[in-house]
Amino acid sequence: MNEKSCIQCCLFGNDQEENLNKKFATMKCQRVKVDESFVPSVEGKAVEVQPLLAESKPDHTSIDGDAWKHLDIEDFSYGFEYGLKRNYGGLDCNTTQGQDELEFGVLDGLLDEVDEVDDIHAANDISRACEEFLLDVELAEKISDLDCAPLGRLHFGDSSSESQSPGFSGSSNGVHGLSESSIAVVTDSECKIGVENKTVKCELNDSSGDNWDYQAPENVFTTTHDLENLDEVDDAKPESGMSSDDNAKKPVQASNLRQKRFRKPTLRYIEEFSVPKSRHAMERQKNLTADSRVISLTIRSHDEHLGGSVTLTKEESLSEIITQETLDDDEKLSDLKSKCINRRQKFPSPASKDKCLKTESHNELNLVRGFKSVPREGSFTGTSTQASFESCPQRGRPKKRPYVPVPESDNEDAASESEGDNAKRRKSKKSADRRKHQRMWTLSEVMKLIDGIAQYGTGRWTDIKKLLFSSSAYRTPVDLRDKWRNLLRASSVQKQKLKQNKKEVDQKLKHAMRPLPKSVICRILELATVHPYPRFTPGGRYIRRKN
DNA sequence: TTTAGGG
DNA sequence: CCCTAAA
Repeated sequence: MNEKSCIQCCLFGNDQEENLNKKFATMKCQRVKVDESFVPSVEGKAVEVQPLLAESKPDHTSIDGDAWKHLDIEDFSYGFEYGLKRNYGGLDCNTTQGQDELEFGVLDGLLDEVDEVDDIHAANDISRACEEFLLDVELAEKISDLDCAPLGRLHFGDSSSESQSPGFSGSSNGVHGLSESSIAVVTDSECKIGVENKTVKCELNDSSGDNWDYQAPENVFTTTHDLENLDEVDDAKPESGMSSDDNAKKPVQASNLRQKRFRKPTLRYIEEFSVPKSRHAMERQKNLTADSRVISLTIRSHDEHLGGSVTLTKEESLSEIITQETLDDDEKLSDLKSKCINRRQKFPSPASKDKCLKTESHNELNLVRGFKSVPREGSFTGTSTQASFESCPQRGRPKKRPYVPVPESDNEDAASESEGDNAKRRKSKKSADRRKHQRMWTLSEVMKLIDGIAQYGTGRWTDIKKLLFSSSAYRTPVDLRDKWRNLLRASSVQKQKLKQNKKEVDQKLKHAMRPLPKSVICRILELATVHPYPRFTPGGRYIRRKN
């Protein structure tokens, strides 16, 4: 809770940045103090943090680890990172490319390592990464005897030490916290020369339980500042949000932000698996980073309910290409869909062999927020941009998700492979268990659903599922219902759109949603009248239609 | 277990 | 998509 609150300070109090940042820094110390009960030097400062915490708490509402609330987490992350950066200005690690490199390298290594514990390469890399990290901090020697604990955690991805992480959803992805804090530590120790060796260690140690996402500033930017303008502001005033003219590092980031935010919407749901590559990643990242226009970002979503987390790593330089190709594919796939219902879209791009594009629901959230409730769900059915796979059903709905992601079997639709993307397949193997359990709805599926509803009406989702989706085990009755719900919304939105014919809205909407075929819309609307979804009588009683 | 409804 | 409540 402490961390969270502290972050909030950074988030909401731009005007008081300095002050807040100071407190932020103090905060870290305080944590250490609390956790390890030494680091006496910060006692005094710790006091002044207290009131701050108190007032900032109300601002932030639920961060409960729900995947649908990514924004909260993002805010949080941002606050953290931003705070640090601003706090230390020129000394910031990101200021120099070298540092940047190291930072990302370490981060990547860490993430990969813990993500794919079985990945030997990753293990090696992380070892090296840690070494470098330590050396770089110039504390290697001093820490040598102390770092056993943190390093051990790193290697084994142990997240047991989350006793001090009450704030975040209790999900146990120590990795995030670790990565994040690693950076933080570097920054910290480099800037505050007086920092005790032990402090570093402690940070690593107990932060490992904190579920702090690391992520590129981009999301942050979007989240924190102009959610509304998401698209427009891109070229206009990319740095407006960073009103606090910071310093050298900002411009670079800002440019990245611009680009990323621009194409963000198109990337959603292009999901893959966590990036197993670690040595490649390192190399790549170095090169790319040297470019200084490239960001490697890792977005992690930890959802305690999902029981799994997904990693996204995307390469800035390639995003453009991939995006475009994706779009093209969308068009092609629309046609192909009729042939291959359950096929998955592959990225023909050679880049995809190394890259893992994956967007999370928060993209959607961003959009929705920006456009004021735009149900783009249904719209996407028309595009069948599906690269998603089933994922760890271990906790969700085991029975209903029979496709236990066994590394080898790439699920039922193995037959429908068109692009013949071996690379992807290879990757899926590695991180099969990291898959996000989401599957795009294809147009044909939507049609089936509509047919089913026309036949059975709403309220009999199980029947519909059994009869029309018997082959697709990944669709549960609930999914069908949800989809229908979304279709209703989507169709109504599109209807309105047609009515109003507002170009402005149209512009935005088209970005947000691929229009469903009109015929489909019509059917949906028709069905909506025939089978009103909330099947309640005027009196409020639920009607279970009997057949 | 299935539906409904909310997040 | 996920979760919970209610039936």
